[in-house]
Amino acid sequence: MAEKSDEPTARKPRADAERNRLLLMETAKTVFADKGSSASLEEIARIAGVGIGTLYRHFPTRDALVSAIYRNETTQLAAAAKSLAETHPPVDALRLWLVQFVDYVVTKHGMSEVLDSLVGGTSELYADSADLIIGAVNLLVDRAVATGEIRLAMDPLDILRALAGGASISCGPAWREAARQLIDILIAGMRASR
Amino acid sequence: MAEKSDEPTARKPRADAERNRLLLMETAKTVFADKGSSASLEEIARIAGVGIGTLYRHFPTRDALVSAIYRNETTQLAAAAKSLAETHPPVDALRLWLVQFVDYVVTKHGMSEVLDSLVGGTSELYADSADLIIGAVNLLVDRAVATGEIRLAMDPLDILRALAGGASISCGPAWREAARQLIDILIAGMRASR
DNA sequence: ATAAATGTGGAGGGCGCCTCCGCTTATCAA
DNA sequence: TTGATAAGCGGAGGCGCCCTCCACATTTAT
Repeated sequence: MAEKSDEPTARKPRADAERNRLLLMETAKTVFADKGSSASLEEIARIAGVGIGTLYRHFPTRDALVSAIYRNETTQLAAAAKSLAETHPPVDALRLWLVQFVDYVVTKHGMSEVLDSLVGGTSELYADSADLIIGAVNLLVDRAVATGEIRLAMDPLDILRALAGGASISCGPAWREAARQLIDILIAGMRASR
Repeated sequence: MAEKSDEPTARKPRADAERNRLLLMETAKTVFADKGSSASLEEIARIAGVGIGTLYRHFPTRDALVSAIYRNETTQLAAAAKSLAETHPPVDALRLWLVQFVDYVVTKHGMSEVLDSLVGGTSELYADSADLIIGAVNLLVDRAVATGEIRLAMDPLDILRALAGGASISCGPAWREAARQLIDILIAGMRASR
């Protein structure tokens, strides 16, 4: 039905388009960092020196833009889960990864769109990023549960929601510290005591 | 410096103004419940049948409106802490109150403004509401710490942030359930095990 | 060189925010 | 009762942002 990607009819993607795409992501990244995720898209286009229409062509929604910017980091975070799982005992790995997760979220500042991705709710655009994170946390939790070191009668994702949500309220470095304590309490609470 | 409230020059507040104020709060409450806290203020004014200028006269910012609407419920929540403290053992009281807190937040739907009040950040308007909540949670935590039943090496407020933040991400009844589990884990984690 | 596909830019319609100020209405004093 | 006057009302209007749409420009392939 659809064309295969190596169909002979395929054309090389235009060079200028790719350049603009990168330029927009670069610009958006700094603007978002400066002004939070509610920064005006028109401003981003203006600073990047392209028309607003171009921005919308590449990123049909604000979410698409945000998501594109942070896909790399999300991938890295997911990868970290695997490597931690291989190099640390289950509970330690989980704890360390949760700390990294918080750092990841905190640096995203007010990026509620990214956080919303975790709900797995509406946005198709986030589906794959969300899957990465969900897979990561499930991997770590399952491992610790398998060894009997912790019990968990809830969706691990909800723990991430709490940690991420805290960041959305109390943004900045203060939450890093608080979250660290919180993680310790959670781990302690999840330890199978009997 | 400022006029005393019983200064002879004081005038009776106008009846129509008070009526409009109440009408606006009533309307806003239902509209916010329907459409979340991002509902248009102009729509609220329209539905209430008053001019937009009137809305802004009574509530100079969106926050002021939201805050006014929920002041009652916030007060009740704070009062619940005191009564729970008098009728339940420390840890039970804390757990029950946290559950109530989550319910309170969940029913506020997407009211990030209310949640922000907990940061004690910018908004002077929220200062007193925030103080009520902070006082409530501190009362309950201190009591449980005093009896030695729990230890807590962090600001109790940060626990509220996590619970409230989770609600802001995963809104609705699902979070009620998740939060309940989370509260149990937290309580377990805070119990002084040794 | 030329055709076709692809991408560009910005005008424009819609909406929400908030301010400002001429008009209305309630209160008070005479 | 009747002004006088403080208090309140309302909505037009300026601004900025969102997003769509399409005539025009640029790139690629032939």
